[in-house]
Amino acid sequence: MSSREIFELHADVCKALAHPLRIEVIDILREKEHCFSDILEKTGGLKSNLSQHLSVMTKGGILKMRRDAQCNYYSLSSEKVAKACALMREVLVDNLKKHKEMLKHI
Amino acid sequence: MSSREIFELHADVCKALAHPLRIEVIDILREKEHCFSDILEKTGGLKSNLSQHLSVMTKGGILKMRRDAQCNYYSLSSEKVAKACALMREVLVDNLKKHKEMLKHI
DNA sequence: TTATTAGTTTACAAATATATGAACTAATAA
DNA sequence: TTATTAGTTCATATATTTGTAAACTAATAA
Repeated sequence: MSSREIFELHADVCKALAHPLRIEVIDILREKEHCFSDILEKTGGLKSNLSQHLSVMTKGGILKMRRDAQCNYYSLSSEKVAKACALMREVLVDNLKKHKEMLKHI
Repeated sequence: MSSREIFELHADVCKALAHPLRIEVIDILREKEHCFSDILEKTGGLKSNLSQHLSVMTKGGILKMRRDAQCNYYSLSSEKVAKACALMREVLVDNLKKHKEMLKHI
């Protein structure tokens, strides 16, 4: 497998994270699995839209899905997803703080 | 700041990671800063394209830029970016391994 | 059998991201 | 002053992603 192919697959995993609704879903699934309708209730919006985003995340390899008698359960494929997401959140918070500091000193 | 706004900003940071060329740039900058022309030499392609991708990454807050007499130096804004990127790479590698195992048992 | 539940899939329009090449800018060199 | 270097910015065509609504599917209930 060429490094170009690795970069492409790696970017696909990162893309699975790169949408506000998908970030919200990761937040919801952080400590435990949830079924589709619970996620929908928490995020709001159309079920078709949520279903498509969950599909992007599952194909990207950051979510797992488990079919149950009455509903479909989604969970993070790995603890690493939550950790990476938390690190990116820290990068955001650090930048917001830096920005605020800069404004204060003007 | 509403949680919706946080999710949007958080997604912007993640988007800054979500492209093969940008993943390659993070790999290049992992241990030390590089100037624009060195990055261009390593990645290939058009300078205008690289410049725009570096701009996306800088605006997203994952890169810093430092202007020098003869060239512009780029570096990761934080060690956290490299860590998050490495975690996502691990998620990819774990998934590829799982997939390979599944194929072996068919 | 027919209806209901719990989603998924499809079709498509609108929005966004990307690649390319040309034009531009700022700093230094000749 | 006129080049040259080292990029950045702009214009634009293409490609990809996203949101919406309707149609579909599978499993259970009446």
